[in-house]
Amino acid sequence: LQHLTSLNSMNIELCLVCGDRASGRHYGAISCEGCKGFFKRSIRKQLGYQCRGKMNCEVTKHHRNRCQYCRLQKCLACGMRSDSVQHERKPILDKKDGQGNGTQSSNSKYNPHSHRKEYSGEKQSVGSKSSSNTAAAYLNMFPNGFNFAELTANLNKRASKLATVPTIRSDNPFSSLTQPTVKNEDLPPTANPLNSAAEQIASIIGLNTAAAAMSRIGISQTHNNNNANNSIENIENTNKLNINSASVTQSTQAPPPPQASAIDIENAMEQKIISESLDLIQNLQFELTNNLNNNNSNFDATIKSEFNINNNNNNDSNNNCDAVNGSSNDGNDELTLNFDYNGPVFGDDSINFEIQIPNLLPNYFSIHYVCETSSRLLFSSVFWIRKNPLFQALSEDFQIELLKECWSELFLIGLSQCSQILSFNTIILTLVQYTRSNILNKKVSVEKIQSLTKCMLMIQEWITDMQKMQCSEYEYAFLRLLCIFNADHICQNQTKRQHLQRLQEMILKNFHEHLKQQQSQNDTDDDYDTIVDDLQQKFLATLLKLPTLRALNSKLIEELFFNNLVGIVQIETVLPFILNFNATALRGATGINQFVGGLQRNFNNTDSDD
Amino acid sequence: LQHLTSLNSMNIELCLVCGDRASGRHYGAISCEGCKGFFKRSIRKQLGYQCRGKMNCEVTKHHRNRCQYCRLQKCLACGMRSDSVQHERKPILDKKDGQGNGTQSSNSKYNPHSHRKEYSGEKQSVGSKSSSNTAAAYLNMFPNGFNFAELTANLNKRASKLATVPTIRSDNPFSSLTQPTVKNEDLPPTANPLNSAAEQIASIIGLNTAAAAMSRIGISQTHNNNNANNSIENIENTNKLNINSASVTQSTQAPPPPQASAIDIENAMEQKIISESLDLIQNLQFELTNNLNNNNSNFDATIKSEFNINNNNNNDSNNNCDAVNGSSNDGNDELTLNFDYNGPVFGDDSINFEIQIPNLLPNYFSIHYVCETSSRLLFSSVFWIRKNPLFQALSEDFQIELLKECWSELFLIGLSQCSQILSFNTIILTLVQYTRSNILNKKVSVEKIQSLTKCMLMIQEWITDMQKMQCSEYEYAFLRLLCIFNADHICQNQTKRQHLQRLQEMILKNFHEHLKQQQSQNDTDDDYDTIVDDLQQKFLATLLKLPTLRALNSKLIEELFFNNLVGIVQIETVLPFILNFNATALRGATGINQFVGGLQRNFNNTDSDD
DNA sequence: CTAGGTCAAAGGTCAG
DNA sequence: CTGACCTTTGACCTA
Repeated sequence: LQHLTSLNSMNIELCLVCGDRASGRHYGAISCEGCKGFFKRSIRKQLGYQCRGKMNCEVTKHHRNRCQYCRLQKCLACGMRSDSVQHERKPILDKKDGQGNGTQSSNSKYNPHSHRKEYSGEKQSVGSKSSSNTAAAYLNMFPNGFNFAELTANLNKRASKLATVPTIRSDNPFSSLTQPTVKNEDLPPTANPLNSAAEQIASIIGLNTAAAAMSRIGISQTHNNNNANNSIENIENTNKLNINSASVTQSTQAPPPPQASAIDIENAMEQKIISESLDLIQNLQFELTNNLNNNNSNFDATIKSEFNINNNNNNDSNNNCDAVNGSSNDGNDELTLNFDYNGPVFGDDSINFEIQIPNLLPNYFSIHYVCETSSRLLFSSVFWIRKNPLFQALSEDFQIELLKECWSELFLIGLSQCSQILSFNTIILTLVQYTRSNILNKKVSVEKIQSLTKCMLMIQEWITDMQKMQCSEYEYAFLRLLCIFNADHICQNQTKRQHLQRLQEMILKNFHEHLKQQQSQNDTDDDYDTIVDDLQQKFLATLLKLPTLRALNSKLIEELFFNNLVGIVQIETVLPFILNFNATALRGATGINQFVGGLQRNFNNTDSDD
Repeated sequence: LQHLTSLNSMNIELCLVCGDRASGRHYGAISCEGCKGFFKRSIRKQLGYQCRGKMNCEVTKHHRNRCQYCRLQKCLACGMRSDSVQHERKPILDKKDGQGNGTQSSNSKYNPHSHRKEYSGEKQSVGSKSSSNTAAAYLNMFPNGFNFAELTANLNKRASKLATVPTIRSDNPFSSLTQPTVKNEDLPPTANPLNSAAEQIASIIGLNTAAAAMSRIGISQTHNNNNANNSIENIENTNKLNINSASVTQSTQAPPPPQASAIDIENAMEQKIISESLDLIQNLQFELTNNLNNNNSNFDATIKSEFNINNNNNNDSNNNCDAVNGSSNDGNDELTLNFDYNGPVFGDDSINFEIQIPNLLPNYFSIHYVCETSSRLLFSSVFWIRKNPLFQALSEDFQIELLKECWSELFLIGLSQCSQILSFNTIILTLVQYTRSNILNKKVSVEKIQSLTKCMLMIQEWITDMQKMQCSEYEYAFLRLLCIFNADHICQNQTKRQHLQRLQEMILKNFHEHLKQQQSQNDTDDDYDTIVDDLQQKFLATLLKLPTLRALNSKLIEELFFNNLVGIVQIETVLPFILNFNATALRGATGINQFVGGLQRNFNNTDSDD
């Protein structure tokens, strides 16, 4: 034991990867000649490897050739950097007179069919059957060879430059108040920014609301020690009246209607106090955030004007986009959907969900494949909901608000629906592997490991379950709608919540009718009730998969599927652009170049489909 | 003649072994491809050959295949060295047989016909009968004036002293492996703890678990692919064929079953790999945690023995509580529920949810009131589910596992159901107020404010929605059951997941029947279909409130409702005790004093019930 | 000192 | 099992 240590530490440097005698530092890591050459070759020819074991093969001097995958992973984990590998220095060899020595390193010449391992259907299922093509325009969204991961990363970089402040919520009643207050020039230069912010906040809270709330609370003290004996009728009355009075008092600040009972008034006032107190806390956090970042520009407005993007959606005339001037919290003017609407919840062609598989081979070990696939899934999900008439009827701000809340759910639903085509197993394996190497490099804290692991586990189990259920396209579509039109995405805006609730009801009714139709199409040989029950049972079980979906933290999803490759991407900041993304605008290539940048070369490819 | 000799000697080298045209120096001797390959194979599989002649067989190009023994002897005689033959470049698939497996690509013909419909039902033998002695004992759980907040805090303090390590998951397959490995005494004292932990982990991954897990993969290829649904007959046939072929090839290990489709096998293997890779990561985090905390005691066992608590639940004899010795991950022996069970999902008296209001006056701004109420709600929720026969049929470890995942959901459901009685408005106001003062005292970071605020907002909106829905006691009960029997609470244990899924189905069916009954009880004046639809619509809407419930982070709930008063309470560590909490044990006051402490005085009050 | 390149001799595959 | 044919490895070399 001891002599081993002395040997190791004394003169001979050992390869970090395999423990063999090192020949120096190569590509960033002390390594032997073997691992050096292996790493070089691996990076040069971009083909990925496959582990036929458990992704944890031993990499030692004697066993390093057992598994190329694990060896490469270890290389990366030990710090070898792929960008340190240079290009081949061979001349381009455009001489017609081939020299006699050209037999070396002729990978393509030797075996044109590349009969490297078949591995069943898992590999090149790029076929992307897409039997029922929706529209050429839709497919044009994904020109062949277009790199969505890079696009996403670029978008995010752009967005970060524009504004580090998260977009200001349109329903924040204090945006008009806070913005002039915390301009940095107004602050005394000597003060610690955090302190001054806190002080300001304290003064605001102390003056404005504490007293007001107190006085109002004083009113209600008499009634509120209710024992269990309140009759149910009273409670019910309270609730119903409560809704009415709340909407009246909140909108116009008028005194409560005289016909309401004392309890009603009290309840309404409590609601009001709660709401305002919460607003105050929110206010606090906005103050702090703004002060820290010292940036008040509105990202939404900027990105729109900068990119000059055509809006695909049919926003009606009432749609006002000035999110900054939120004059009234519960203004009704944002919502324009006609609730007499009784048509279908899907438009033509708006049910099926399609995605083009990246042209990259779905290699094992390619985190690039994961990231490109994820980006495409994200785009596809947004494009899907963008086609929906119910969604189109919302204002753009509302749309973005909803998307920010549920993009990860839509993403996972898409991942589930396309899990076969996209070789989900490959994706999750790659993520696991990547996380493992990060752990070995000690880049990650224990808590992070824990949460990432649990997240991956849950995703895997969830998708496995969904695969077993074999949901139809229609069911997936309904799940999407239910995810996005969820009233709980919105806080403190009863109008929007009610709107969403009605949409939800409509969707549920629609699905109910769909179930009936389906059942009537079935043979009538079987028991009628049984069929109905089975269908409903299945759908109920599907609905019960939604909670887990929502429990999966979107930040973790972001980190797993997007961050690893392209740096710190904040999906929320990218969403507005994706929503407005217009392939034809890109194609037109007017004023987009500065932003799309190097993507153009990839982009002008053939889009041969059908 | 002469030019031939010159050719042989000059340009073309001849194999020293057989005289064939040599392809270079192989294993130390100029040799042909044939002898090279023969020597390699002979050394790899260390089979001995036998000469049927006189040990002097001619080894020439034409006769070299007549006698393997003499050919190998000649190879060695010509200078071929066996240590030049390297290891096979495949991952080790099976360790118990030193022999390599020569079964590569034995049967590429696979059967694409996979039948996915049939779920093989493994039936567990029933071992237990439920004893439902609930009514009086239940109410006794809440003696008047008893302070549950303090009890909770004390429990937590006690638990923290016992173990800071989170309780080890019973289904962690590495608990038995890792625990002896990371005993602190075994570590070299000079090493940095974190470094040595990481090194150990690396070595463990490389050495220990790889082989063990490998063997498991090898084993599970035939039996463990849940997706593939291999029919039993196929497996049996496979085995028989294996035996036959094995006798020929002298290798005793079984090749993969040729009749299952290749895709199925591959899928199953991938699933297995993913699962075990995730295990490895989990293993990492356990290692780190254990090493940091330097504490291996099992909390569950300790608290049970220390408090000597009578177990209220009727755990049957099969219930093994040794969570540490997780021998096999997918062991079926933990589950004993008979799936022929067709009875009601509720026992007698197990529907309604009761809570006693604290005797404290519900003052505004009294965080004590909030905390006492919360503690009672938590106890009530656990007691409620404890009465349920489906829940009682589970092993205690399983029960705790589920509770840890869903206690916050149950808590919020209880809060909603009792929101009128408990004056929810008061509670939320107090919390808001408390959070505000914390902010002003700068005890809280900006991110924390943000998450706490959002949490409070969502809870408030959620409960308001629930109040509007006016769910019956029955519906609340169903919601509870659906929350707790959610397969997604469990990861990596398919047996448990399937169990939970069946329970869920059962619950849904039960509710469906409940709806039917309810509808038949209604007047028949109205349209039949309308009533049914309305009922279902309402229930569907209720179900759609579950995702938000699950999205609410239990850590935040803990912080809001419990932490503020009593310090750092970890509900998870308290849950096992609450589950086993026995009022009569408390009343008996034997050996409990040292733990209940000051609670005794509050405790000896009147308990007038029935 | 560490990029790149070379090529003998390891490895593997799969009709026969 | 054999062996012709092809790929990958890594010790050694140059710049």
